[in-house]
Amino acid sequence: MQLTRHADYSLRVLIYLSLNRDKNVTIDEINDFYRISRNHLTKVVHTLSVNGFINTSRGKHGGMRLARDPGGITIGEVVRQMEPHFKLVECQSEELGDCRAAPICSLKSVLDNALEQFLSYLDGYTLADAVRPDASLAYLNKLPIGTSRNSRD
Amino acid sequence: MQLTRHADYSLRVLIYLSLNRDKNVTIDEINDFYRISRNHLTKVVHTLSVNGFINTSRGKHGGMRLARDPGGITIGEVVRQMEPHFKLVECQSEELGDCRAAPICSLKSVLDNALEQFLSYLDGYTLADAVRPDASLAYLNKLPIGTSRNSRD
DNA sequence: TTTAAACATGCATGTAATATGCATCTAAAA
DNA sequence: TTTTAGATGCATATTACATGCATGTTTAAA
Repeated sequence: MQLTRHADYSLRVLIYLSLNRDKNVTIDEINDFYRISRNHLTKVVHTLSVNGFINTSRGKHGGMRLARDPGGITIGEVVRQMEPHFKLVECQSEELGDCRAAPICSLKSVLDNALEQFLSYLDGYTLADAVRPDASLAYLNKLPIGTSRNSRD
Repeated sequence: MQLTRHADYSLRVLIYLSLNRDKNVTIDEINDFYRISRNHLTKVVHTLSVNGFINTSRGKHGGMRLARDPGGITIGEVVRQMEPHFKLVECQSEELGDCRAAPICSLKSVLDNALEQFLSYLDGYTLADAVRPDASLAYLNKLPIGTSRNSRD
C-alpha cells in the first residue's frame, strides 16, 4: 500500500514552496534540493498548477509560487487531487468490480469508509503544520547531507 | 493508492470460508467461485495458513477451514498481516528515507497517523460483519453471473 | 501399498502501472 | 534575438507484483 511518486513529489514541492514564499522557485532549484527526476518533477509541477495549488510563469525570472497560504492548503486536499485513484481492491473499480460475492459482501463499503477516515485525518493538517514553525531553508542548507530524519517523531 | 491482490484475494478467501464453516474447502472450489488465478490463490492460501488465519490439510478430503470464528477475525488484522508494506511515501522507508527536508518536515508522522486511522477503523469490523447475516452461498449460487454489486451501499 | 487428491514450493516469466528520458514547443523578459 | 523558464507528446525503462509451470510432499482411501 503506497501513494504514487506523483503524489509524493507533489507534497515535497509544496513543502519546499512553503519555505520560499517570497520568491519565484524554479524546477531546477527544487531538483537541486531533492535530487528527484527533473522530467517527472516538470510534470508534477504542471499538474499542481492545473489543480490551482501553484502559479507558474515562464521566461526569465519565471518559476512558481504557492497560489494560496500554506495554512490554507491541507495535506488531504493535495492527496485527494494528486493521487490518481483510490481503488483499494478490485471490487471498488467500476469496470472490473464484478466479484461474485458482491451481493452478500460489504467489504467495499467498509474499505470506502476506512479510506475516508484516512483522508479526513489528512484534511486536519495543512502545509503550514507540516513544516516546523522555527525551520528555514537556511538552517537546512547548513546541514551536511545525510543528517536527515525528523527528530519530531 | 491500492492494496495488493495478495491482500485482496486474502479477504475474498476468508469471506468465502466464513460462509462455509462446516466443511473443508479446496483451492479449486474457491477458484471456481471467484475465477481467480489458481497459482496465486495457492500462495495466498499458504500465507493465510502461515499467519494462522486458516488450517489446511493435504490429501484426499483435504482443504482448508477458518482457524477461528469469523466474528473474531478483524479486517484490520488481515490487512495488516497480508499487505506486504505500508510505506505510503519514500521517506517512510528505512533505506531510501533520506529526504533532505526530513529534519524540518513532519509529513512522515502525519501520514503514519492517518494510516493508523485507516487500519484501526478496519479493526472495528470482522469477517462476520463483512457478510450479510442472512446471506448464504446457496442464495448466491442461484444468481445468474453478472448480477453482482452490493445493494447495501 | 499403490493411487489419487490435496496443498507446498522454487524458479521462470509476464504484465501493467508508473516513472523517467528525450526532443521540441511556447512564452516571457532582458 | 537570445536566454531562461515551463509545457507537452512520445518513447523507453523500471519494478513490484502477478501468474505460470514443474515438481515435491502429505494424507487418506481403495
